[in-house]
Order: sequence, then structure tokens, then C-alpha cells
Amino acid sequence: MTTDNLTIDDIARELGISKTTVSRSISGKGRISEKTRKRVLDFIEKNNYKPNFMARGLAQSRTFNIGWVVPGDSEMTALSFFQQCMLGVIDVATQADYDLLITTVFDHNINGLLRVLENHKVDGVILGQTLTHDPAIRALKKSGIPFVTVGSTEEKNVVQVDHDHLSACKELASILKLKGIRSASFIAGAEDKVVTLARRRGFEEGMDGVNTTIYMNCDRNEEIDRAVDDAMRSKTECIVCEDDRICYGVLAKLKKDGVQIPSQVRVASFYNSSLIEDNQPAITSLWYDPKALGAMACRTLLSMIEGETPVQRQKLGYEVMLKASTL
Amino acid sequence: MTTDNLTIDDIARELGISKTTVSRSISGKGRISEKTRKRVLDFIEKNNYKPNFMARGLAQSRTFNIGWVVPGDSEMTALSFFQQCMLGVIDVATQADYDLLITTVFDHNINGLLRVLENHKVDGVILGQTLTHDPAIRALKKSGIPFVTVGSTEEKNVVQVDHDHLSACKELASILKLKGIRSASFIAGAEDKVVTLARRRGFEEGMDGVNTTIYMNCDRNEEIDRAVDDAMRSKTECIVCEDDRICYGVLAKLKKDGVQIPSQVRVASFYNSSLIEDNQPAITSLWYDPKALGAMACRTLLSMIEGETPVQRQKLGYEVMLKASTL
DNA sequence: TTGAAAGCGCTAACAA
DNA sequence: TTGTTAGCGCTTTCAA
Repeated sequence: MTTDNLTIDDIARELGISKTTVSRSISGKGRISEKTRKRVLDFIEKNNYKPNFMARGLAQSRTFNIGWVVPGDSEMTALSFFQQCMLGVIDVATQADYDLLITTVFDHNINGLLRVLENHKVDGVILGQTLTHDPAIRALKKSGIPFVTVGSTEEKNVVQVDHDHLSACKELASILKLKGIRSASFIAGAEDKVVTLARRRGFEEGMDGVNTTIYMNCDRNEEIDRAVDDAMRSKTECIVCEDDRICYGVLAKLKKDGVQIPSQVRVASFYNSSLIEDNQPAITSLWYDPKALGAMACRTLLSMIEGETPVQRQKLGYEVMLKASTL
Repeated sequence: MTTDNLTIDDIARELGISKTTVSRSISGKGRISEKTRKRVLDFIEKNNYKPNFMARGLAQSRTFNIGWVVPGDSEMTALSFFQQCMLGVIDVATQADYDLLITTVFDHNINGLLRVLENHKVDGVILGQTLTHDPAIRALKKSGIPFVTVGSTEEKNVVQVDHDHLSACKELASILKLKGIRSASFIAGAEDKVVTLARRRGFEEGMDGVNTTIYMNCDRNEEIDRAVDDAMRSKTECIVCEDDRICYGVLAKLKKDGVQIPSQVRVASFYNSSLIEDNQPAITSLWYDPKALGAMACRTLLSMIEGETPVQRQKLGYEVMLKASTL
């Protein structure tokens, strides 16, 4: 049953033709008479032949794997965003007969990525997140391997796909401003992430003229709690959270302190996910499509692997979802 | 700079020895004089030689990749458990110069896994979750490839690592019973998951004599809400949640309904994670070490790939964490 | 339109 | 202790 040791030679012998012809029939490259082509394909179908990826890889210097690089702390990795995005990548990759090799980057330590690159274990890489001085991007550039980043970067000549965070955050912020908010606080995560900076800028531009306070690097709960304490003490009218994880922490803190939303303070988030979507009251937030983003990243990468030169920057849209948390 | 086209032939020529000698120096197999061995290694070090994995793979029929199979719905994948577990796997794999190929299984659809197996893209597989009639296990057995499951299974001859869910859940349940609880409800997820069944059994055994109600297949929020409604109507004294995700839903529902914990109902969870750990009040739960589990699974798999015959069932411990949610 | 033959870079008998 | 020689299974010139 499991006779999957069938090789291209076996087929050639069986059909009385050469390996070359078989190879060509499969790949579709070169001229082949429709007749023999069909003979080969039929035989393959019947005998359940599966080409050997390693052999093909060695001959063509290809692995048919693509690298997927994500932050290596479980708090990050577990974020709905990366998971959704990855599912989009997998969808597209699978259809093109590629598989995903996963690598983690933790605290600017890119050893895992370096190993994968040095060992030539992937044909291209998708970077799940961009940092301001991103060592991963540097390494990828140096390696010469095709790669695309999910998230923007200032680095030159980097193919990138991203949501339009700046516009989205600016739009949401300005809507909040129009609601008559006089003072707002922005609680955000690590400022070495490009997306954090974009959101901050969107917030600031949208809130132009409003009294604002910015709390950066609130990655852990204590920091979030402290930021919320400070914001409430300063009688902020609205807390805007940089992402779902932070919003989750903010909601927990407000609940603990018995602060009512939206009567005592309004809350909005620049990223939505299942982490907060069932909250009572519902949270005003931005909606993106990370799965579509992942799919686009993968499509782009595959085209690069095929030798095409893709658009450098692709932006995906968003939606503003106004809910009860901001009146 | 990027002269990484150095091959074993180059080294041999450069050093005036044969490829074989070089190969042996690297692998450490066969007899080699310390002197030449050192010469080769020094040369390699100096010239930054990196062996070609594809070539080695083709020659040895190995890929130096291991497959990591997880549920393909983002709600599941994002669970802290799988992420932590994966980080454990990656740690061990990386040290042994293996990489992780990720594959998803969604709703008993194992096509992704099948492709990876047929294409021989991995040397072994770690299954992140076990189902009662697990098609993945069947496929893996049939393929003959080494694999280990994270989670138990009834299938014969399957190497498996797991937490001791039964004992853990039974212990927690019996502690709750000792606290004088007269009626308890168990809210659980899909009953095709082996772990769900184990936890249920632990609950039932631990609660022996107590008036209990079981709610199975509560994977979505509506179902959780309905279960909670029913449980509260039946004046349950304690809601025991099968995992963190469900507990999260239960807590949200109780909050929405203004039910006080633990005064109006006690709550416990059979799995802890960041999803619920900051809850007020703190939730009584079980603590496991999924990262250690992943690491153990990977170590076991690697030993199997090396041809060893490992222990069939390995169990990791747990801790009962009694918190304010159960008095 | 087809085939022969030379690799891709490494490992592993078998000899020496 | 080291080297010679076949492969691993596929692709790809170059010829026919």
C-alpha cells in the first residue's frame, strides 16, 4: 500500500521512456507531445507517485519552505493577530505546495532566523512584525533571500504589507475628538515596534488640539495599571489602547477599581480581537483583517520567489467600529 | 562576504584530502586522526563553512525538520497552551539543529498533514492535541514516521506525553467537595478531545456523591452562556470550567449578569493561563507546565528519530492553586 | 519531440 | 586512518 518509493526512474523504465521526458511531463517545461505527457500523468495518477522534495530541492536549490518569523515570548505569539495572520499565510502557502517553517525572535535575538538562513532551509521569509532598528530585516537583506514584512519599516528596498494604521487610528481618534472629548490618554506597548509608533502618531494627529497624555512601553500588567491609575487621577475622559492585549489589561484594571465605562471614562482600542470583543460594554475599536494580510504577504513572497518584482508597499483597509464604550 | 557556496569538495581540495575524510571529521563517525580532524574543523571555522542540509537530507533521507500539528481554528491555535508548548518544542528542536514545520488540522481535515507526510518534509511529527478517533494518529501510524502526541490516546503503540489530567482534576474536584459544596456544574468543550474526557472523568470521580451537572461541547460563547444560565437557575454552588478559554467565557457571562464570585457562585478552572490569571477575584485552578511538556515531547521524538525506543507514556505533574474564587 | 549524461552536495559501503 | 566509488532522486544542458 505504502509504495511511495516510486521514483522518476521507475516511471521512465515502466513506460519505456527517459527520465527527462518524465520530468518534463511533470514540470510542464520544454516541449512534450500531449500524448506522452498524458501517458506519464496517467501513470503517476494511477500509481500515486509523489516527487521527492529533497531531490528536487537539491537540484534546484529550493526547499519549498517559507520561513515565518514571530516574536518568541508566548504572550506575543499567542496574540490573535499573529495566529490569524499565520492562518492566512498557511492557506496561500499550502496551495502553492509550500510549507511553513516557524522561527521565533525574542528580544532582538535573531539566532533562530540566522540558523534557518545559513542552512538554506527556506526559499523566502515572512517577518510577522517590524521593529524600528530591526536586526531581522538587516540579516534578511544581507542574506539576499526574498522576504516580505508584515508591518511597515523605514528601511529601504523592503517589500512590505500592512494595514493602514496611521489613517485608521487618526480617523478613530478624530471621531472621538468630535464627540467632545477634552482630554485623552494613550496607553501603548513597546516603542521599538513600528506599529506602535504609527498608532501613536495616528492618535496624536487625530486628537490634535485635545489635551493628551501618552504612556509608552506598557507591556506588563503593572505598567498598564500604573498608567490607568495616573490617567484616572488626571481625570482623563478617554483611554485609548494601542492594542487588544493592552485594552484587556485596562479593562481588568478598571473593573478592579470599579470604574464605570463609559460614564466615568470612555475606552477605545486600536485593535480588536476575541480578547475584548465580548466585553460589556462593547468596546469601540478598529477592525482589520489579519488573515487577509497574511495571505497577501504570502502571495507577494511567492511571486518574489518566482522572480517577479512586486509592489513595495501594499496597504489593507480597516473599519472603525463605534460601540458603547465611547457612548 | 557571503561566500557560503563553500562545499565539502572545496574543503577537501584545499586541504589535500578526500571528501570522505572531511565528511567524517564533521560527523564524527568513523575513525579519524585527531590531527586531520582538527585541521578540517579549523578550516571550517575559519571559512565559515555551512553544510548543505538538502544534500545531506537527500543522502540520508532526512530533512532535519519536525512537524508540529495544531488545531487550525485561530481560537484554538491562539490558546496559550499551544503557544507555550510550541516554545518548548522549538527550544529543544533548535538545540538539535532541527526546525519546526507547522501544519494545521481543522475539523478532522488532515490534508495538510498528509501532504507533509507524502512529501517527506519532516523526520517526525508532534501532534499538539489528541482526539478520540483521531484521523491524524491513524495517518501517522500508517505513514510509519516517528511521532509523539501531546495528550493521551487509547490507540495502541502511540508514544505520548501528557499532564496527569485525571489525577489533577480529581484532586481539585475532591478538594472542592471537601469544602462542602453540594452541587457543582462542569462546563466543557468538544467531547472529541481526549483531554476533555479525562477532565470530565476527573471531575466526576472527585465529585463523587455530589449533585453534578455536565455541559459538554460548549465551545462558543452562546453555548457557554446557556450553560451558565442553566447552572445558575439550578442553583449550582460551583462552576468548574474545563479550560481557560471556557472559564474566560464563564467569567464574562457572570460579570454581565452581575453574579458575585464566590459569594453567589464559586468558580474553578481545570486550566490556568494569562487569560484568567488577572481576574478579580483570583480563580482557583490547576497549574501545568506546557512548555516543559513540549520540550519533553520533542526530546522524545528526537530520540525516536535516532532509533531509540522511548517510554510509551510519560506524565508530567501539576499543581492545585486554591484562590479566592472558591472561598 | 526525446534522450544521454552531467551534476546538485553529501553520505556510506568497500577497499586500501 | 584514509580514499574510491557509487549512489540519494531530480533537473538541465546539450545532442540527436
